[in-house]
Amino acid sequence: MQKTRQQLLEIYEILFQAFGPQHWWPGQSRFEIIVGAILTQNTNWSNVEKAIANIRAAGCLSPEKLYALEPEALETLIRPAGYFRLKAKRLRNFLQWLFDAYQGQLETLDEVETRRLREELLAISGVGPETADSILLYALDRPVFVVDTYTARIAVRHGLIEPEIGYDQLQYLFESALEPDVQRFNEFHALMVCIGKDFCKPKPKCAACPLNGLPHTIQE
DNA sequence: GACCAGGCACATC
DNA sequence: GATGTGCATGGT
Repeated sequence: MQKTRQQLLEIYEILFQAFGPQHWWPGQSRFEIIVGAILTQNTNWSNVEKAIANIRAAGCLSPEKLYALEPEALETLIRPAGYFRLKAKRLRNFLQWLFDAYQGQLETLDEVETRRLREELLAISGVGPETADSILLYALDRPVFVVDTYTARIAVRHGLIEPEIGYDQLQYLFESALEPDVQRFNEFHALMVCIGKDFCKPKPKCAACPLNGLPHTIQE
């Protein structure tokens, strides 16, 4: 455990030195962050930006306005983000939960305990672990570590975990080794994505990866 | 043209 | 429980 902690802190320091603060999550409001979290599922962020710009231009970047849209109109706005029919449903599923359980008020979520909130988010069709945790960390400031495909690849390639480990176990690895620190978790995940985009493709492309200097890097 | 992107649900075995 | 498949646009 202590060894894992040291490895993780070492990785964090190298990434932070290499790339600097990432200023995540890009978004001007909690609601925009949540919309982005759903739209970015398996999708390049630049496509998500186009979709969010469409929603903003339509004056619909609030729970009330977005929920009031006809489903087809919502699909049209988010089309650039890909999977637009699916994601329109997922956004509406989230909004239905928000209005049914919390009167459409995001502030009300501040009263809810993190574990229970996570369970409720996961019960929404279209909100899986990464989306739920992104919402909790980046929109609701809860100390939850967000795991994604890059995090898993990096952890495997640096000998921290076995390839077959699941989301919850990988999250536990980080959360049990590090202090629950919203700002640190924020920056760590953002840095993982940053390095992942350039160096952690499915087919490894790691020649110039800043993490290569680590003694425990596994060559593929 | 192939590959990839800040996943998730569902069917099938 | 593991594995495969559909979902879709846009950049490299």
